[in-house]
Amino acid sequence: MQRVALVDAAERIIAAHGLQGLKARDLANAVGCSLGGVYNLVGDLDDLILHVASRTLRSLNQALIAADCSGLSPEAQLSAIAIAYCRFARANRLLWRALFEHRMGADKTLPDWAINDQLELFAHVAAPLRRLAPHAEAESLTLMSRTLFSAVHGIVWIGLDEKLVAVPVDALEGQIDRLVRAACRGLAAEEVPNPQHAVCLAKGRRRRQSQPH
Amino acid sequence: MQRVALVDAAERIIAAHGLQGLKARDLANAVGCSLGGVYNLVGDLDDLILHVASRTLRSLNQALIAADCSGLSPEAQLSAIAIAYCRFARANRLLWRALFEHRMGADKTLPDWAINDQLELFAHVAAPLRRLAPHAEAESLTLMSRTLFSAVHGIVWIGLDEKLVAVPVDALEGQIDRLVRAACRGLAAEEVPNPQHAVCLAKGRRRRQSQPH
DNA sequence: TGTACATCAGTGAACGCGCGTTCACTGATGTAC
DNA sequence: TGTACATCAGTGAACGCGCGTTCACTGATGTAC
Repeated sequence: MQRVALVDAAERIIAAHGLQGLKARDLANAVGCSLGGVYNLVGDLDDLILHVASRTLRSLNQALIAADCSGLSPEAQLSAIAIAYCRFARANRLLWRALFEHRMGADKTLPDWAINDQLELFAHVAAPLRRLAPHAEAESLTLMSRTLFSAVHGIVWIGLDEKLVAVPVDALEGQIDRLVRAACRGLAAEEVPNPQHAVCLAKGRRRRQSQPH
Repeated sequence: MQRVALVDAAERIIAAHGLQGLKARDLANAVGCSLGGVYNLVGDLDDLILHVASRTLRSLNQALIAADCSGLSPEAQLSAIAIAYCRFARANRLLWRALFEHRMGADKTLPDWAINDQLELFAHVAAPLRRLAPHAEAESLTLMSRTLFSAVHGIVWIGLDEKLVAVPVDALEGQIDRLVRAACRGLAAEEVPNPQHAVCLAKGRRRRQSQPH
């Protein structure tokens, strides 16, 4: 019996029933071994989930690479990446949700390879952003990548959740496109401002950041 | 023994230990009654959680009202509301998280009063948006309110989660301000476009929306 | 004032279920002589 | 070829814990006569 078969099975179960649908007994059943056998191949279920998550991140990464035609304008490129994120999430809903729902047992920490998988994703956002705002500082770009990612992620998450009052699924891609492009237009305006405007903006931002929460 | 004491206790426990830290036995302990006594006051724990959630939504609503000085420009107003949302989330982290983490048992559905609590929040976003884009259709505005809300929510959620690669907590308010204002500038540009641009945008959006996922 | 009875909030031991993890054991396979 | 022994993946019953919910019972309080 191979560990990879176990990861396969875990992936199938999570895709079908969600992270909380993953039970050691079903897993044993699915790969055709005994309950105890599972623990010969894998330390515990957290381990296994981490491997599934790593796969999901990698295939998400592939999906974003496929969408990332660098011939486009930065806005179009960012929009395409964001929409690809949305599609990936729809097509792999429960696996994608599992990425964010899973928390490790309090003691153990995330292994390095899992962290790297995450960081790679931001490269897709950072590159077009750099083209959009070539004069921005590196730190500002990093922050903006993360902000934009979180924003799009939030739209998709709530949209696919369908629990709360959300953007309807059919309107998701259109709205993501709208927001990303609007943000790009706004950021471009921030980039080439008239001098007064720039000073005023910077001041406002600095004041706001240093306020006590 | 009063039901309100139970809701108080539940609120305290969730605020201190999170939604999954809420146990019937601790609850009984906290209000000083027996385990069985809890079920004399409340149908089940889902019930109780719903009451806590309702309180949280109401106090969030109050926080947004307090931040909503209608004297400002629409962009400033939207930014102020978004930042107020962020502050509320930080100040009431676990109660706020509980709003989104809780899912009812499969059979029961959300009562009407709980849904209303949610809808009220969008009014805060919709009003300034209407001022920003006075010519937009009602449906477009509704969609944009939800999109903007989800986007800001996403930034705050991932930011306060601190698990994934996120916007650092200290930079949150600045980044939210930046994104909201950028989006506003972009939307305003969408609102008063030159004719060709408008046609092109509308087409692109329509095409994109009607694509099979 | 006293007695009998009804009511009902409050009790907590026990039920029942789910489920991750363990461990003494099995039996097939390989190795030594 | 045959025998004795070692190894080790694989087994599944059992452990242990957590926890929501129930229900037969208690005892204080109120009511009727």
